[in-house]
Amino acid sequence: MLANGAVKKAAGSRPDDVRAALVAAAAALIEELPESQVSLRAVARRAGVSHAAPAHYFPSRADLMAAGLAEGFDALTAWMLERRDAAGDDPWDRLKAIGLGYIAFALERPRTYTMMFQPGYITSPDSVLARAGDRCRDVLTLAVAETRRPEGVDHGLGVAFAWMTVHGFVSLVTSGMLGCDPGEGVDPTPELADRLLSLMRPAFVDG
Amino acid sequence: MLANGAVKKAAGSRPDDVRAALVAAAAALIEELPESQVSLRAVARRAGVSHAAPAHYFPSRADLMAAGLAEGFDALTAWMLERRDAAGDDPWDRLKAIGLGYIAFALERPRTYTMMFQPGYITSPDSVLARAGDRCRDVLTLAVAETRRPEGVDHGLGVAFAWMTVHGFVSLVTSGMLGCDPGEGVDPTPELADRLLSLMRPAFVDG
DNA sequence: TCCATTGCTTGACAGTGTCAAGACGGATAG
DNA sequence: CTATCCGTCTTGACACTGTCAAGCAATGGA
Repeated sequence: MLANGAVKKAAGSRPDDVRAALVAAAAALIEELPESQVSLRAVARRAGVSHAAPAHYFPSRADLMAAGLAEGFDALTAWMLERRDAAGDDPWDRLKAIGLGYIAFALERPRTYTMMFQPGYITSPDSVLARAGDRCRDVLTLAVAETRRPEGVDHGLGVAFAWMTVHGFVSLVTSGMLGCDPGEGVDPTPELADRLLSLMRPAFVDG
Repeated sequence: MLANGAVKKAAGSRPDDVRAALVAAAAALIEELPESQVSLRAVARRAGVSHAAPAHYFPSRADLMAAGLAEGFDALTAWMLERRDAAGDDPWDRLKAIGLGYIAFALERPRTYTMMFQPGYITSPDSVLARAGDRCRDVLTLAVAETRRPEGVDHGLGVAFAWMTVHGFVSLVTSGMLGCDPGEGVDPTPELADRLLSLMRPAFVDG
């Protein structure tokens, strides 16, 4: 039966244990290795199964990666929610906290974040990865809706502006384009992020 | 000698003809195929040489890709300059024109643009790709320097803000995250880009 | 007890990046 | 004119990849 905890292969393995192990291994390797080295077979080795085992759960490599990346989106959502709930009641403060949480996650797990936005892993609008991305965007959507924006900045425009600002920032930093004048000892990223987010303020605070 | 134009292999082929053909083939395939399918051997086939010929000019696959991507950066720079020179004398208009040119290029050649910012192709700060990226940023740097920004927005902050805004926008669009409410017939991207860039205005116009 | 289905393994295939060795042709020395 | 050298490119090989076909083991129902 499915209800009991019968031994299937090794000690204590339950149905769909292999699937969960594969997704966890994929999520781990995505952060550990460059994208081209996260192979199906490497994930299978990490999960302790044969090289063709993933084929029984995922139609292709892209689908396995998408499952691992969906976990990344859920983690990103969690970081945003945590920062938002720790902020006060002011709508702009809450939105800014979400942005800082977003940036913190992306800089903490840069390879995962970069791959999350790589075209090719979202196979359909209702795939696991797209759904996870929607849940993430919903947090931002709600926070923007709470703000009192000046005339001319509708809700959709505000969401797009906020998202592309934080996404553009971390994307430039992780790709090495925002070198921040190398040679200084301190990492200017956190302070720079704060100042950059403050530049968005006029679009979300009326008057 | 190397100074004359002696025939080296086939009709009309000059020294470094093969290298140029390889870079051109790489640049073409980068836009035609998804990243994982742009293989060294596919580039060699397109250039009409053997599968190991690239190894004589580029130490690894990443270096060949970087050469093709550097051409992409030069093309992006050209688009930005063209739009800037077609704009008027107002510093903000010029900066906005550069941004619109940037966005237009990225949406015209999405795969090239995406790969240009992929970590892993810049092997050193003075590589061909990094240099091309620097030349591109110089255009933006100059345009920002011409603007009269409000107090608190220094030059470096302005460059970062402008770049991350346009980069974030095209990155979200090409990755499918900024769905723009699918179902409408018209493509809302150009108008949306214009409205989003206008939101940057307070950071670059004083008073 | 027997059979069918599920879950996974083994094996194979074409394609990949990279390295080693060799062929080919023009330039150069005698 | 001949012989040698050397840079350019090809051929061949290796380990590795994603994917497919076949098969094995065990579990469930009859």
